[in-house]
Parts: sequence; structure tokens; C-alpha cells
Amino acid sequence: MVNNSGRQLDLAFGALAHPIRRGILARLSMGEASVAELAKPFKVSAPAITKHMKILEAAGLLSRTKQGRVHRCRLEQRRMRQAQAWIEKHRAFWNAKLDALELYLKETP
Amino acid sequence: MVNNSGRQLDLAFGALAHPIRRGILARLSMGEASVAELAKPFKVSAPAITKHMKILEAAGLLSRTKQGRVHRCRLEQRRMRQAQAWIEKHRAFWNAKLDALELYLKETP
DNA sequence: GCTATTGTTAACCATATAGTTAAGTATACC
DNA sequence: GGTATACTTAACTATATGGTTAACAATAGC
Repeated sequence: MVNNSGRQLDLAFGALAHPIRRGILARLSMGEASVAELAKPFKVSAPAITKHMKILEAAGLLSRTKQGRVHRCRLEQRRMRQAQAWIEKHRAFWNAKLDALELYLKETP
Repeated sequence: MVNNSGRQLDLAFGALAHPIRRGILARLSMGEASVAELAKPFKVSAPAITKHMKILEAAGLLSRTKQGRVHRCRLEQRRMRQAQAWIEKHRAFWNAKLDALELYLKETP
């Protein structure tokens, strides 16, 4: 498992690189939901949603349990934290520079 | 420019989804560098590096200026902060839950 | 048993990534 | 001028994404 976390970051960032998948995650951040509920805001076919779900699952960002014919989906926080940790790790160096832009952005979230 | 920031996030997260590009950004977080310096750690051809550079530039994560025949490359912090902001925005919801896993992860960075 | 609902799989098409080798552009050096 | 260096472009191949329609599996409700 030398560089497995690298592969995991590949999948996590790749999963975040699509607006539908980010929309699904945003919805799930407010609570669990079924696949149909997650699909509702988007004008794509059901199979397209299935594919996005698989990419999110493979990335470890989402998990689900089957209850009858409904799939109950929820966020997996761990991998998302890994992704955030990668960005933050390198922001530490930037903070050392602390230039005008950095200050500006701190004031305006 | 209704949903242009969405497209920008697509590109930023997509750019972060490859170990060579994350390596390039990590190197640049410690200071400016030439293309050759950025390429050195990786066992791929020069054209492959050129392509990664273009993806990083298109994502707005990297900029450069030509000095003679050498390209001086540097980080663009703004877009990286946008990407981080997206993750943090939704982590706020998760923090509200503050379940056992969240606590566990806080103790073990 | 029949039918509607939930969700997936299969098969297909278009485009984007990710890499290669070979050739080209532009600057530096002598 | 001639050659080496830094980097890009062109052309090609393989695989992954992102979408479609059509068909299938499994459960719920009557």
C-alpha cells in the first residue's frame, strides 16, 4: 500500500470534477436520500445517474444500503476530508507568503 | 456568467485528479520553477508534461511567463481556494452532525 | 398473478485523458 | 553560421467519461 492514497485522491478529485456529482454530494450533505431524490434536480436519464453514483462510490465519497427497492444513500466523510487535507497541506506554504491577494480573500468569504 | 464558476470547479478538481499534476502543484507551492524542473521527478516524456501544464493552466491553477527559452511557472492561488471553499462549505453541514466518526477523525490527523 | 416503481445492466456513440514518437520553434552559446 | 537546450505541436493509440435507448431484476401494492 505504498501509494494507494494517491490513487484514492485521484478518484476523489475526479469524482468532484462534475457538476451533477457535486450536486449529489451537496444534497447528501443535508441528509440521506434515495437515488430518485438525488436524480430529480438533473435533466439526464436514470442510467446516467447510476453511472455517477458508481463513480462516487468507487471514490469512497458515497455509500448506500438497500431498503426494499429503495437505495438509501449517504456521504462518506473520510475521503472528502482526505481531499481537503491535500489542499490545506499545500495552502500552508502559500500562507507563509501571505500576499495581498491572500489577505483580500480572507476578508471576503 | 450564470454558472461559470461551476465549470471552473470542474476544471480545477479535474486537474487535481492526477498524481503528476498534484506533484507539480506541490513543487510549485514551495516556489517558482521551470518546466524542466517540474518534469524531473516524473518518468514520462516531455510532451506528456506539456499536456499536464496545459490542463493546469486551463484550470487556472498555474500561470507562467517566458524568460528567454525558459518558462517560469507559479501557482495561481485563487482557483485552489475556490476548490477548497467548495469542500469546506459542505463540511459545515457535516460538522453540524458531529458524529462519532467526525470526532475520531479530529483526533487522528 | 398483474402492474407500477426503483434502480441496474447492456450496447452503443462522442469526446476527453494520458501516453507515445517524431518533428518543429525559439533562444542561448560559441 | 552552427549546435545544443527548452519546450511545443502533430499524429497516433488506448482507455475513461458522459450521455443515450432498450431491456432486465426486484420489490410494492392491489
